[in-house]
Amino acid sequence: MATSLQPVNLSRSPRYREVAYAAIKDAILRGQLEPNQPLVEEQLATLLNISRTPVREALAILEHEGLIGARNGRGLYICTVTREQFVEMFVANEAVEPFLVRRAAQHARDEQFAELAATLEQAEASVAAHDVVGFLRASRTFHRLIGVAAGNAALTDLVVRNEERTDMYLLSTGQAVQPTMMEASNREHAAILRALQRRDPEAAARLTIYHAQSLRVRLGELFSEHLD
Amino acid sequence: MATSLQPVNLSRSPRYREVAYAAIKDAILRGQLEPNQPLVEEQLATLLNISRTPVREALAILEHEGLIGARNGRGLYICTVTREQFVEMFVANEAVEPFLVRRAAQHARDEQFAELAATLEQAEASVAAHDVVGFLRASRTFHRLIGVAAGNAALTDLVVRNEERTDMYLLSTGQAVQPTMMEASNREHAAILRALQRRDPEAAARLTIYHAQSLRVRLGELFSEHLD
DNA sequence: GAAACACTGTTTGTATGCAAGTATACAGTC
DNA sequence: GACTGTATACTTGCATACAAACAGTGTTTC
Repeated sequence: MATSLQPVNLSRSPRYREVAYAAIKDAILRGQLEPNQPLVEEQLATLLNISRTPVREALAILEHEGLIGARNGRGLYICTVTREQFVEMFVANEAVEPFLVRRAAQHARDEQFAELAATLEQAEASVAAHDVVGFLRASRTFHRLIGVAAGNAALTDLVVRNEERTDMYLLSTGQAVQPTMMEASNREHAAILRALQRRDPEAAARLTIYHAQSLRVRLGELFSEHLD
Repeated sequence: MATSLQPVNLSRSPRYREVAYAAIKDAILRGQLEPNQPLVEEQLATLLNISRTPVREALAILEHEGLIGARNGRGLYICTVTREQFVEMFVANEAVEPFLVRRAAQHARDEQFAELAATLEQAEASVAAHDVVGFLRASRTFHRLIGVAAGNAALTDLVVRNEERTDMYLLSTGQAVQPTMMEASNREHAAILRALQRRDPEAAARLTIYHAQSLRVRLGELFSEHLD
């Protein structure tokens, strides 16, 4: 069981359900709760220093989201992301992100560029600190901010959720999240940001497509059987 | 040992949580629970003849999905779908569906065409019976089946969720869901299905784009300020 | 008459209790 | 020794109980 789940001691403004949801999801996305590991409501409740009820509600949400699953009658477990699902979600994002970035170039407000730049710096700092989890989180934030700038919450949600799961896959397989890969990713993000700041939709889209292709190459054999 | 024996995965009798989730969501999508109408847990529980606990869990999921919202401490309510959100989700689907239909043309199995045809018949029967809710549901199923055939669960989820909400908008505004519109939609769906059966990705994609544009025209003024 | 205050009733949010179901261990049987 | 049947402990799923928060109302005070 994850030692990282901290007990919460807040009075009721943030509902315990939300706290539990955030804590469990965070533990999963940090790779501290491994796929197939059984989740026991009572244990989680004890760790968080709350009762089972809000934990159950959080787990219900996570189950509905597909991050955790319920075995017949006995227990919940962290869902395994399969290679097929990984590819599927990667492809989905490949299809959606050029659209979003194009619109972001047209509609973004200037302060949103500042947020993007700050996120990028955070990603760079994470790489410098060899903090893979931090890098992945910052990258997700980067893509989320682009979606927000594009003004499409529905597609932004999709992209972020997919990335959460693809990151889960990478973490769970110990798949190559190498420094060189993170550095390259940051460089490509920086290029995309510059295109956005120039308000150049086509360049931003082109760079986004390049970014995805470049990731494909770096992830290599994951896609070997998926020629489309 | 008979190798044909499959592991039985009968999840124990449908959990009340799932029943409540389906019932509440269905009521919303049938337009029987109007936007901004307050939802009282106790009332729902009494109606469903269960206790508040599973109702709460269902509501937590629906809240997380964004179909219902919570006013600070006091009460839940059906979310209003704004015109902006409607357009946003419509545009998202416009971007995603050509991609899905192209892949469906390539990867669909033959029996999936039969399912699509059956769904189309259901949609036609609903139109004949002046059953707008039934028509909308069948249309969503049609699009969902295309997503399934395309083999991309993530994008399929997005499309279906968006359509649920756009339908909510149409129902709540009493917006033109005219017989002529439903008939035209069915005709376009039929054409898309034929292209799929011919395994013609480009035609299917073209018809899908036409379908969306045609919907735009029929929904007319909804998009008047959204020139993209 | 208006404003501030307290009270009450309703509803949420959380905790706890209890029954049902499954897996595991263990004993019994061939 | 392997297999079958049974008991037990653990965990879920639902119900109920309790506490806190907020809305509305009535009352008191100036």
